[in-house]
Amino acid sequence: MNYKLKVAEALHEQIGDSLTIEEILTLLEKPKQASHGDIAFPAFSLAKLFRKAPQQIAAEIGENVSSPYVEKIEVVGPYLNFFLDKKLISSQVLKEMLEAGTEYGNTNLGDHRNVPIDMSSPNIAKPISLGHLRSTVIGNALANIVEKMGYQPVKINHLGDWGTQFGKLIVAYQLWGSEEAVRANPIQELLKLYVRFHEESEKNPELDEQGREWFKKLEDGDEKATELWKWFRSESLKEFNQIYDRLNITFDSYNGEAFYNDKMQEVIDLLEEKNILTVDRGATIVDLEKYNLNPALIKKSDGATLYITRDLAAAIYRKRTYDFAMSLYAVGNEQANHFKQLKAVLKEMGYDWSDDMHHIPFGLITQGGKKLSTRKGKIVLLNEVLDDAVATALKQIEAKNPDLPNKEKVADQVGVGAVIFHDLKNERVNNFDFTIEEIVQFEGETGPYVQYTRARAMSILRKAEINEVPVADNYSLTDDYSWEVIKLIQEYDQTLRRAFEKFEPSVIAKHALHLAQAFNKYYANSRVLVEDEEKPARLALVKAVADLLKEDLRILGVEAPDQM
RNA sequence: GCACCCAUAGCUCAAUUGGAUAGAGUACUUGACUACGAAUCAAGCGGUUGCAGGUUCGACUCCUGCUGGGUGCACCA
Repeated sequence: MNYKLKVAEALHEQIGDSLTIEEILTLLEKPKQASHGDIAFPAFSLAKLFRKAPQQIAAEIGENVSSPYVEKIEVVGPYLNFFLDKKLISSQVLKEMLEAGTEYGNTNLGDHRNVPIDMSSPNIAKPISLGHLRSTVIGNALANIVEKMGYQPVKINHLGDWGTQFGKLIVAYQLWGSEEAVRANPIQELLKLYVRFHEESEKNPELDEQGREWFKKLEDGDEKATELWKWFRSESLKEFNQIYDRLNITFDSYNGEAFYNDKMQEVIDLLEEKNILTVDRGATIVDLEKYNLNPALIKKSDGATLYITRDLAAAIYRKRTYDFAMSLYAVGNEQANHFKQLKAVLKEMGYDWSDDMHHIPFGLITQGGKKLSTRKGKIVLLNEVLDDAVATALKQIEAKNPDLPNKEKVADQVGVGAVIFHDLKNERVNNFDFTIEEIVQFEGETGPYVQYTRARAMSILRKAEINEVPVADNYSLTDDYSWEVIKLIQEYDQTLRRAFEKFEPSVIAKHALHLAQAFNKYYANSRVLVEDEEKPARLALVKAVADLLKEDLRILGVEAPDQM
């Protein structure tokens, strides 16, 4: 039930046709303070229309407006403050929530249309870093959000499995590598080779030349090169999948850069057909002057293709394969320019669907204020961060709840959850400086705080010794603490909508935190398990909170243990 | 030099998209476990929203300029 709409309708009856219901709806706001009611209408915009002071208008409307959902209206200066009927609304909201369960807030806005999401995309032979974590968890949360809105997400891991670095790696492996070492510890060993190559090539530039030669061989299908490439790729994937398992994240496609190798000539042909290619300094480009962008380099002077050529092929492939409603790219902010170019070239090709492509940028992770660089081997390994967080969680459990069954499993859920939640709780575009102390923080606005809140709610339900909370429409609660909780449950559809429109998982994380905070206040100030006629209603509230917190966490990709 | 992103409490961040007295967490000080789990709750401390103009009934939010930080900018991805 949309109570804002009900209030807007009631206001419309009084105001008349000078404002439409939609216009009133956009003016209605949620007051910052509880003392100002639940929904407020500022009368300023009516002042010009009626040629009266807004205070006077508010007073006049306040006299006459009424709605069955509104208990009381207060006029405070130019504001009309509506206090909703707690008894009626709490019973409706709890019924809706209990009825819908995990489907609470779902809509069919997307009509099952596909939404491919380009996410994670680690480079073969390099470790998964915190930067990839961001893309992975943001992409995963977006997938869950668009799914709630009725779309069909397609999670694509656009692996970095092609490029000149493989030539370099092959050279390095032949010079310094060994099969046993790579097998034992693939990523670590391959990274070591990669770093060494860069060190040595500074003194010996001839190595770079050899790297280019071997990549050429790879492109030409040389047997030896192909064999090594396949091997590096499969060993890397094995290790990546261990991490994805820990994060509990799956993909619908692993089509990476190599997948598009045979699909680029068609793109070049198409560009030629549309007559938008020019040659400048030997390179083949698309001029993007009119978009105020640098030209897009389609082919190097030696004829080799580039990153954007591959992404053009991928974009077209995705449109053909998925006929997408939207196509999302969870990629760092530093590539903003690339995506502008990509969309501009597609636009030049006459593909209006390029407007449906959205780059979802996110901020950089720095350490000590500096960017992390793979080439210098200066990286923060995701696995180590997860290990650290899980170890801290286990320590906490030993200290606070030593009798807990499945300690290791719960420590995993809490530790990994803390890392994911920390990544998603703030706006995507914010940069953040990496400090392990902050990530393994379990108090305050954290994932474990939300998990703990839900575990306490579950504990009450266990102690209540009821099999289930039946769906009913007479669970009414009227105290101020439960009312704050009810309101947060009630506005869930708007929360989801906002997260979707902004492509912003932090909106969900904020909802989880606010709901947990409101429930903890309720918990500290009221007893659930006392025998009176309101007890079923209180249990319904506890159940609703437990389920909704779990759903918030699920969307973010965080597990919710029943005990911790 | 050009483009994009960012700037709010000591620190990390919010502010329902232009509304009322700018709110949380953290840190610090203090109180609450013989009440459903203290990973919790409560109280205190903490602000010229980077600076200067402009738009209007009203600006943290929109526009212009500036300062400071970050990221890109033709043969890497």
